[in-house]
Amino acid sequence: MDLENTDSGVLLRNAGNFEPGHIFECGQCFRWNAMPDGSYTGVAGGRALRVQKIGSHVLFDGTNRREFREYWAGYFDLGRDYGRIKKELCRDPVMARAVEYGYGIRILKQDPWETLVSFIISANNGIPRIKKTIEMLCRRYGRKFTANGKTYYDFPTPLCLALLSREDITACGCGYRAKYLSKAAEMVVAGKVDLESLSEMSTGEVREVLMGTPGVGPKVADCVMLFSMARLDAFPVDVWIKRVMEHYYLKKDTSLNEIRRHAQNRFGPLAGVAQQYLFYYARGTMGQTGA
DNA sequence: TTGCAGGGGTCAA
DNA sequence: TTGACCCCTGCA
Repeated sequence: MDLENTDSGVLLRNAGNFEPGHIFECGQCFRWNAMPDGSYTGVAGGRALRVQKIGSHVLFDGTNRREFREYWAGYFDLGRDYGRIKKELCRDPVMARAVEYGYGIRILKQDPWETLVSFIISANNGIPRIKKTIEMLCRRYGRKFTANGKTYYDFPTPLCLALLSREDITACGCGYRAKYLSKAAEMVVAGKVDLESLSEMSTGEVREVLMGTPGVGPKVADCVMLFSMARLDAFPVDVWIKRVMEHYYLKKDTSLNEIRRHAQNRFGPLAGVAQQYLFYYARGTMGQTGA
């Protein structure tokens, strides 16, 4: 890593395969917001950061070299060679186009608890409302902290959410998902779902554990594994992925399960990365009606 | 202005 | 396998 100190952050020089707009707009996270100058500001792991692409470099504003190495480098998956992944995926002609479109995507390694809650909220929901709900949960129940003179809020802990009344959670705009969040928090606090002890299990086994949590079906489980556990073989199938897979590969109406199996056969251990390129490509190029 | 369909799925029947 | 589900948004 070619790091350089700046006044208030670090500069990653010649950062290949890193485009903030692609990373933060490909559906994997909800707490990063675009600024008027094209940079993104977000909170993760109790820290706030501003990320800005400057030529071929990336500025990480609001951190230092030590914290960057200890936390953000892992968060942004900087240890992985996306050039090699893209080369592998691009042997498929459809993927070649999708990769060209979202060339700067990286899979974030987010906090499992935050990712679980966020994607329970995401079910049958739209992005603006998901972001609004998560922000309200954080503002009301997350730890408050300041950085660079600005106020930020961390994500509420499992215990905090477990102790809240159903009404308090609902008041954040969760709708009927409030009861899922409440139960999920109780299960995590009680140790019935241990998000930190899943690393020894196969992806299929982790999937089963996660799906034992209320509000977590196949899609949400796959999202949690892909976006917080570096399970790159997990392939979440939502309406956009269904659309793009049927249009370019399957050529017919196909069940969600079959789409996932097809993708995992086709892309193998990189299925999840392929999913992100395809999702971003579909969102950017396919209309509401598909094709 | 009001009404209605539809949204990055999951659950229960 | 199918309909209900919170609530916000876009559109007629």
